[in-house]
Amino acid sequence: MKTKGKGQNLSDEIYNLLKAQILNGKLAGGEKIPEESLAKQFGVSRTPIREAVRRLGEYGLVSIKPRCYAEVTTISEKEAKDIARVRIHLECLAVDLITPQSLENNIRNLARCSAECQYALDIGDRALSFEQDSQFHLELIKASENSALINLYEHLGAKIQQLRITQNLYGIALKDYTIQHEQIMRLLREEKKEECKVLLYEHVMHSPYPEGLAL
Amino acid sequence: MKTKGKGQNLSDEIYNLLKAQILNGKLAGGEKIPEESLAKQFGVSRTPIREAVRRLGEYGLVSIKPRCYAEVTTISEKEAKDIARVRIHLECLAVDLITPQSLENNIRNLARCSAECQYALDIGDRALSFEQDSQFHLELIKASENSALINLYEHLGAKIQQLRITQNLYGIALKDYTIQHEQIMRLLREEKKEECKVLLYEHVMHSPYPEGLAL
DNA sequence: AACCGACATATTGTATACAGATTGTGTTGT
DNA sequence: ACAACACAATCTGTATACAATATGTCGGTT
Repeated sequence: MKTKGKGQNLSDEIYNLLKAQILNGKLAGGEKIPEESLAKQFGVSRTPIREAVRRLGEYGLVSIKPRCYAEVTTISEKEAKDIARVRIHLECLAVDLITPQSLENNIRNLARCSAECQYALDIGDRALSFEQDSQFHLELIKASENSALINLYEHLGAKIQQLRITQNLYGIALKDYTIQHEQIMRLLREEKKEECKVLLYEHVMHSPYPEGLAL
Repeated sequence: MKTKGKGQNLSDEIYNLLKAQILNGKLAGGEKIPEESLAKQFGVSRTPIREAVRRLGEYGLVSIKPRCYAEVTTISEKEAKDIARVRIHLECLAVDLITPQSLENNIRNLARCSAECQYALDIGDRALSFEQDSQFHLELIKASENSALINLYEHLGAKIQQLRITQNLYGIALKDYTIQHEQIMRLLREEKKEECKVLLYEHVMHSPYPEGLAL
């Protein structure tokens, strides 16, 4: 379920293209999005553009000022922290919700993402390894088999990825990623939920788990 | 346009109207939403209708089958449980995030909602009391002052309210609502977070807190 | 009678035209 | 020189027309 260029209709296509451009930084935060120029750029009419931009607006990737303009949402320092806090909390909920059965159903996907993340690291493709890591966390959420949780996380997911661009998270060390992914899966299998959550925190936040923080 | 303007543009108006109709049950789950007939009904063109329906789709209140039709989303039994589980988890996160300072900033709103909920009960307006209770919980989330959490909860909020309609929650006892609201506020002031979460659980789920459930 | 396919109908998807609003600029008056 | 107003340019909001696609019906075939 990657960003596919082709959708069933133009709106979807444009939506995916714009989303991809925002998420990989080609469209930077604060950039204005005039409908007509985009329409010309993509060779379609304003209608599909408009729908795509509105959808992105509902997603929070675009801020729409009625009758004025739309622009790529900029994420403030505080919002970044807020998002991270909610993110870790949702992932911990997923850990709580995962049962041996649901883990069984989804472990293959988790393992695949972990492997592909490792592969990306091996060939030195940092962007791809980030993407695969994102996918790993999404699969973790999916393993909860809670549709509401999956839905909400997908909303956050886009912003998390946007954060990885705007903040310069590309500088951080990735070498432990695979080890941590494998550990997370092991702790899930052993149903050591609390340990798993702590490890998740450190994996996501790139910092040691602070005592006393509720997960 | 036949109805008086509430939003800045027709799309917003239609969006609010449709949302309200779904949330108060006038538009039942599974009902189809043909754009043109709605357009005639509201006396506008298809364009604002379309935008509104798309927004509701992004919100999860409407399911859109491309090139076929859109219909009001039906919530399955399992989804209802999923939503409730995530809901209580988010509210508990809010409790954790609330600081004496943020509580100070928001306690007035909480108290107001509690009072208006009580008032609605006094005059026997169950629908209004439900609405004020919903508002109370939203204000609780807002007291966390975490924008990401507030955003996500607003997405869930609509579905929660839709649930209150589809499931016949109107039958449950409401007499303890105000007492519980007041207790929740007291526990927040006293920073007894764990007690507060347990009470929240029982208030939201209308059932005793099961030992061992992670909040 | 059941099944299959073609046509008719209805509904969505897209383009385009027009109206209304906002922003910026230039002119005018003091 | 500065402020205020007016106007022009630009963009969004809405309506409408047209194209593409799904659904339903009817007739024919087996």
